[in-house]
Amino acid sequence: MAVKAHIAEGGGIIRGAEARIPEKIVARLSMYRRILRDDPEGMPDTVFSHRLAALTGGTAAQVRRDLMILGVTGSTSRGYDVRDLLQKIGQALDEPGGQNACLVGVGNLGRAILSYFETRHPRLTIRAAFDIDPAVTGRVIHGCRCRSVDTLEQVVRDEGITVGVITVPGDQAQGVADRLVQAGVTGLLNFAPRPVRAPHSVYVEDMDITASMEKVAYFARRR
Amino acid sequence: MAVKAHIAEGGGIIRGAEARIPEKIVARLSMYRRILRDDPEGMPDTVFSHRLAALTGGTAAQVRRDLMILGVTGSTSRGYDVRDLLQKIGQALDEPGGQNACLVGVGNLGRAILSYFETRHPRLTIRAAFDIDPAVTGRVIHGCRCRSVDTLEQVVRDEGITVGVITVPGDQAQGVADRLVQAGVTGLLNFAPRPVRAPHSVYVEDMDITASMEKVAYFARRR
DNA sequence: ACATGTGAAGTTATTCACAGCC
DNA sequence: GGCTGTGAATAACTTCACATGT
Repeated sequence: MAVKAHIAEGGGIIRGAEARIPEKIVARLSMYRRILRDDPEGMPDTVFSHRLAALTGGTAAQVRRDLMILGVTGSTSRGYDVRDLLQKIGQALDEPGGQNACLVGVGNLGRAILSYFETRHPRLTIRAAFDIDPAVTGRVIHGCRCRSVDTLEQVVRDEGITVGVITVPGDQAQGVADRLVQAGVTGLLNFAPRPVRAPHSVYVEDMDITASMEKVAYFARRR
Repeated sequence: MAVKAHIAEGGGIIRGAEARIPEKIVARLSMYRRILRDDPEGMPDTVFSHRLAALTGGTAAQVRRDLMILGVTGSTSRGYDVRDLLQKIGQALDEPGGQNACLVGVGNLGRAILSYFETRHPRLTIRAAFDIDPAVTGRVIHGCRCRSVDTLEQVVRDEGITVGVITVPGDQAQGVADRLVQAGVTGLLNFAPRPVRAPHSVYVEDMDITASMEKVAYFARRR
């Protein structure tokens, strides 16, 4: 059960938290962490793979695989030590100095996301929100100060923001994305019903709600 | 370039729109359709794979693969006929008689989704929204009538609703999911920050916004 | 020249299944 | 008995590369 070494593209050897973790696994690790923290019966001391699987809708084997790449190791009689697990997940996912994000478009969707992040994530904080509507700029919504989009470049640079969340109407999404990238953001989470393009150096995740809806409708019929 | 037949798990032969299409491809087909309909320069007559790829952030080869399974066939000089393409996508994704959905939780997120669907999708309609707050029940929000959750089972049955969208706080998500399933829904789209469980006969998609955010933050660092 | 259609290859993700341990 | 750790098998998804058609 030694810590497994992974071979990186370059040929170099990288261990544990240093290795690049596949997308889906990153998402699940984030989920495991939240599930454990939010457990209604208080955070347990230890957890079995099949319990985590049941809580997250996966399989026990998948959970074990995911945890394997972190180098966490469980006991056959007690499962995984939750404290250790959380520490290893944090080590893998979090930037030690923390990361800053901003959100553009303080409509219903933007407000919903701001409220999700109001209970401050220690290592990932939404530092600013931007809108064009003077009715919201200047206000503090869900604990986040809203400013005019005119100040976007300035604020992104000053606050060291590396992640941008786009919750504007579809026809403005690409323009906002371009400005965010120009200002130095390297990750984009786009909720507009239209994919955005960015240079290869920027990671883009499009959350297409309409497409998800149609996907669910499609598979809802095939069961 | 004959229409390819697909072999189903059972061993039977299934053609074109009858075959079960993989998840990611369903999502992209939905995206292609919306992109073509919403083209700012008006809907083109024909489109090349590389143009669709640029618009959706994929590759030309991937677009061709996706379209291949629909049995659409393009011309080497003009690309794909958009009318034909849309018709084939509809045939693959849409239930001919239409499908009905409902949404539970008319907060900021729920309202955002209702407004996305206000411009009525012909084949997938949100027929009802539910909430516990008497301030919203009885009102029409973004074209959708809001009712008390007490009437959920009744309305789901009466309106023939097969898809449920969950936009309630995390601690109520599982309870809502159970009630929807009990009432006969076979597809769930869950936005609560906690995965929901359902029987195998129900298709569940969890859209974990927090996990997506952490995923973007993670990959934003590694570029 | 340039685009499609598609085997073949490559990559990533999931599941199986079982040895070893408590 | 039930659980972890993991090689091996399988499945899902993407890219390559090129024959073919215009």
